[in-house]
Amino acid sequence: MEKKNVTFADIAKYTGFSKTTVSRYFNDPDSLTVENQDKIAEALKILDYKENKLAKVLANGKTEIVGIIVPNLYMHYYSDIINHIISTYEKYNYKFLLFSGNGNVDTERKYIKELLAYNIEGMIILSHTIPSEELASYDLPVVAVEREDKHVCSVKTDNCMGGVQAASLLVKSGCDIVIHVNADVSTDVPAYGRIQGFKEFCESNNVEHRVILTELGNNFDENCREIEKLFAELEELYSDKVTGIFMSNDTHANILLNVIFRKYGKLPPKYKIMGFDDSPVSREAVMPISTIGQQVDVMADEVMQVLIMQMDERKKRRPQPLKEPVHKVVTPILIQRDTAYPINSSQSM
Amino acid sequence: MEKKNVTFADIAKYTGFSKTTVSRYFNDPDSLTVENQDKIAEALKILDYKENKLAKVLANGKTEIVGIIVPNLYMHYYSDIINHIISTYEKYNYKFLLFSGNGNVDTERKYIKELLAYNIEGMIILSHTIPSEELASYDLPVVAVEREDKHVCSVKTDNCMGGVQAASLLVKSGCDIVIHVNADVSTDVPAYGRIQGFKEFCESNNVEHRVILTELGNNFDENCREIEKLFAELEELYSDKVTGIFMSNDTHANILLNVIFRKYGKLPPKYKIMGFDDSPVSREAVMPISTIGQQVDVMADEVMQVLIMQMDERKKRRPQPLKEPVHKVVTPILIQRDTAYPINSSQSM
DNA sequence: TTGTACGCGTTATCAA
DNA sequence: TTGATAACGCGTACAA
Repeated sequence: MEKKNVTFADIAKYTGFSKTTVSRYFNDPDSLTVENQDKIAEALKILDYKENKLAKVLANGKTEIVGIIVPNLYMHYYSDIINHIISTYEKYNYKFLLFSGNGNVDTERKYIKELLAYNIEGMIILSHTIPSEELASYDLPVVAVEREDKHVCSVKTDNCMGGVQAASLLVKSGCDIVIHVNADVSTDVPAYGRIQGFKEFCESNNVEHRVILTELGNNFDENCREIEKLFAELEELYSDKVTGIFMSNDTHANILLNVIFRKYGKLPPKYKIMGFDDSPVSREAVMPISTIGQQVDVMADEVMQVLIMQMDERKKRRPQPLKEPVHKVVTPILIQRDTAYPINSSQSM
Repeated sequence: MEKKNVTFADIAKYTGFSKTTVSRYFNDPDSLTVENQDKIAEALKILDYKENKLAKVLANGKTEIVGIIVPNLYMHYYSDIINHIISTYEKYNYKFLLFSGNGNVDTERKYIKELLAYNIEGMIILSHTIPSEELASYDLPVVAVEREDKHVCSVKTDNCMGGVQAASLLVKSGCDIVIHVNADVSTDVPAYGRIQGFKEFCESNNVEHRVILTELGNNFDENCREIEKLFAELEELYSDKVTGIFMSNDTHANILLNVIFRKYGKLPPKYKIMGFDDSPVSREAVMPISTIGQQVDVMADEVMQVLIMQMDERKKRRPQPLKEPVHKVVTPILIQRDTAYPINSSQSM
């Protein structure tokens, strides 16, 4: 009943060649005469041969599989970049075994162990739970994405420039004071650069500014409450100034926008808002939100290039491990929409 | 330089047992004496053994890998359900090779071929491009999710009930007329049920209703234009009636809400809106949108159960293929928020 | 309870 | 240009 798969042995028997020759047909076709190529090609069709990569892998060690560990796919940023990464299959031919971490270190270690058991050729880590030092110890090509990356290669957005861009647009849109609201992030994660960029731009341009480092809660409802409170405070403090607010992400920017909209029925010219991420909510908001977008497609491609560089090195007879991890930085894109735009430019409504 | 992996042979040599015994340590530990178990356990640690699933698979055929083909991860619905599916790893121990289709049939066929080359045990198909008849022909356990499923097992939401729930809530919230806006979908895709459910509820309850089957465009900007036009028409037609509008998804519902909000600065009591999907935008809107949510977690689990049932059957000595494909239907959840709620209930603002 | 011998389907090595 | 043979690492009859 079990239909056995057709193997090289069957093709060999059918054509009268050896298994070796059949193998060569796939891996170095030009070493056979054209006629013999045709013979084998025909046999493959007639017997309906289907390739078996596992056997191939066992023999030569190349799985063409890359492992990915992502915190979740619920947040748009992650699903977006994963989408781009797995779409590189067309270009680079690597397949992806995907694990969704749950923030638990031991669980994610288990994932890695499992991935190693399948002889994956490399790992892409978007999760933040395992320190890069440990990642490096697995002795496998790794690329960290937008996370702490001291000991491994990485790709990240130029968050500092993002901060500059945001501050700059707010100023151009006529703000007297600009405020950045963010969580009190650790200095070694890329997001910290946003705060730095924001500050540096304001300081070197003598712009009145303020950075508010505060937790806005861990779910949407908490976010709403906290942002409402925050806005109430800001209204009192800066009632006489055109106020630019750079929120840490689009979700928060949108909540702020909604708070204001519910109060005023519109966004008063007194307020300018910037988000970060260019996630769908920034377009879908009552009023399209100006934001900083990561070049997710570029990042995905960089990730694969940095990974492939490492994986290819390992395939050489005398691999030379990298002396220092490579860190790629991708420029973010300023996206002007309706909540902040240069005062003398026309803008859609 | 190449550090060879430790194999059963090494463990065997070290402990003085045979490879077979080492193998048994993993697959049937109780067949060894406790002391010998300990001996091997220790050797494994000392030599730092790492399991090699590929070799195992080549020997016994069980990859514990399931292939997934999804249209994209950009849309929240897909990333959400994929997230839940891959999270079942904890429960069922299957790993997932993920491909993102691009709507091209040949490309997706190539994906399937690749998946088969890795001896995957089953496939989960969310993409709509390949007809179920062809999927069935691959002679591999398959589960289709929320798509045409005539010839393969499937899991889908009870769209009909979703339509009923939406219409019902709109009526309860005081509408004189209820309108359903949807694309002119084919009768064999689950989404068609929504239209049916909506109609049936209205007819059997003598509710004035209308179904508008129209294309709203293929991108956000087109959507906005079309929905704006649509709303203008509806305003003229039903100016004297409390109008309930059930949009085909939350994104469209949100756009409609925004159109209304920009015009009135609020949602006039004259209008009630329902979305579908419970996607993030429905919560993040200026006004939380009432919607119909799919029980994505339940669906993910059902998917795996239906798949595992088929995969387990194949592992038996005398597998009995299913006579008829199994179709699981999951009840949707009515989510009352602020754009439609029973008139005599209190509601948050 | 443990071991021997072979198979899984391919690639690599060496020889012809 | 082609072939024979030995890996790759593990599971599984079958034997002891």
